[in-house]
Amino acid sequence: MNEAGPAGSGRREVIVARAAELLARKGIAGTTVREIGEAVGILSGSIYHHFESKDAIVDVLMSAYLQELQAQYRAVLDEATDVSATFEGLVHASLRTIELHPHATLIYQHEAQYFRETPRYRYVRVAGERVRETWMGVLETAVADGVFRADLPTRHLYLLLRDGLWLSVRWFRPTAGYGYPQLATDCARLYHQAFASQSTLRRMLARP
Amino acid sequence: MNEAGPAGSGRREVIVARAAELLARKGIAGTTVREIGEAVGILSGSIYHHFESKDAIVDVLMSAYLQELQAQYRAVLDEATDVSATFEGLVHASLRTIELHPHATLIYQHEAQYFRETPRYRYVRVAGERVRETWMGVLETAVADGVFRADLPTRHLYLLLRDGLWLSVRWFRPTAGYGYPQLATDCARLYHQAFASQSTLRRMLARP
DNA sequence: GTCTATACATAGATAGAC
DNA sequence: GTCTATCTATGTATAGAC
Repeated sequence: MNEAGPAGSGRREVIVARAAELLARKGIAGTTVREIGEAVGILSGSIYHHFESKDAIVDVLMSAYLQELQAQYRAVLDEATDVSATFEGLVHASLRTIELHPHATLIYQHEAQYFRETPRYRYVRVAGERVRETWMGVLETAVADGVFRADLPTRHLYLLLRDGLWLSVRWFRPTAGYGYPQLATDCARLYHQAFASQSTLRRMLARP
Repeated sequence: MNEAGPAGSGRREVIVARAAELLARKGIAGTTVREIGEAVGILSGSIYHHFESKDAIVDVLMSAYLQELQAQYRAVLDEATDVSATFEGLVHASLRTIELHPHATLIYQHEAQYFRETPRYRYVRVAGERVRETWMGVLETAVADGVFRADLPTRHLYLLLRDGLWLSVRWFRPTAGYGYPQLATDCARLYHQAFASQSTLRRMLARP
């Protein structure tokens, strides 16, 4: 029983949650199943009653993360209006996902190479591709509309934003007055100005 | 003999070079001394004739990297003119260092947590502090002079730039017509516009 | 400077008692 | 569902022959 309990209460969920912290801090290769067991309060052998391997834990973690990210992006695209609003929406959606899954975000960022080289994690790479396509679609539309600059490779715009945005999980610590929504607003402002075309800049200066 | 040979020709240098590739791709914990030996063409035991441990190899690698970075930044600061030129100079210096030490850059970025938690690598953290101080000094001067925007935390400006810039090593592949110097010029333009104050933006639009 | 051989510790994973 | 016990593989590191 207890199989249909609320998310986070089952033994499996506790294991995944504790493992997430360790995996984010020490990396996948640097985290042992024994450590995960210790963090949960059971012996390493007992972990294998719930998961068939260390990578199986990572699977649960990353799948939930990538599904959440996809859902967040989908919601933004479904109620898309103009391209600037969509851009801003994606920034907010990304930071919301980071706030919900900080450990998974860090693991995803730091183990990208491992995920790429390991057949088992093909779905991670596929999800990453989809994220890239989503962003590039929005950015290319903005460039085509003359809203964003065309003097730099659009791909560079995406990659510089991506790493700046996602790696904020390494340094940002929300406080009472300044949380992830505020950070998202600030990031959207910063990158919007960074990416703005000359005509957009003129419009921004005309009515701030 | 051969101890005073040109850098890169000695056995030690070859080991460090091959190890750098592996450590960058698989992480420190994910790379074994056996693999390093294989990459060099000797058995793992022989590695210990040259280095007392795996971490000792990382030390040589990171020390050379951080010294190079410091020298590059020093050169920029020594011939500093106005704050915009210094900012641009630091961007170019950073990407020059990435070009010279791509593997060390990746290791530094991905193993930051490990370096922070391991007493042996105190010097890495100290060097990182100095880099931060260098950038923050320039950015805060620019903000004080009204050149850069003051509506976002200056620390955020630095961190978003840092991660975007340094992580370019994960995706940028130089070609004949577009190498690191070109990327540096583009990044400097992008972040300069991102960080520009309203008055700077007005000046930029007046004379492009 | 490298190899052979190996000590020793720790890793992932399994089997069966409770 | 957890523990005890353990197998097996692999890791770091060392000693001594060549």
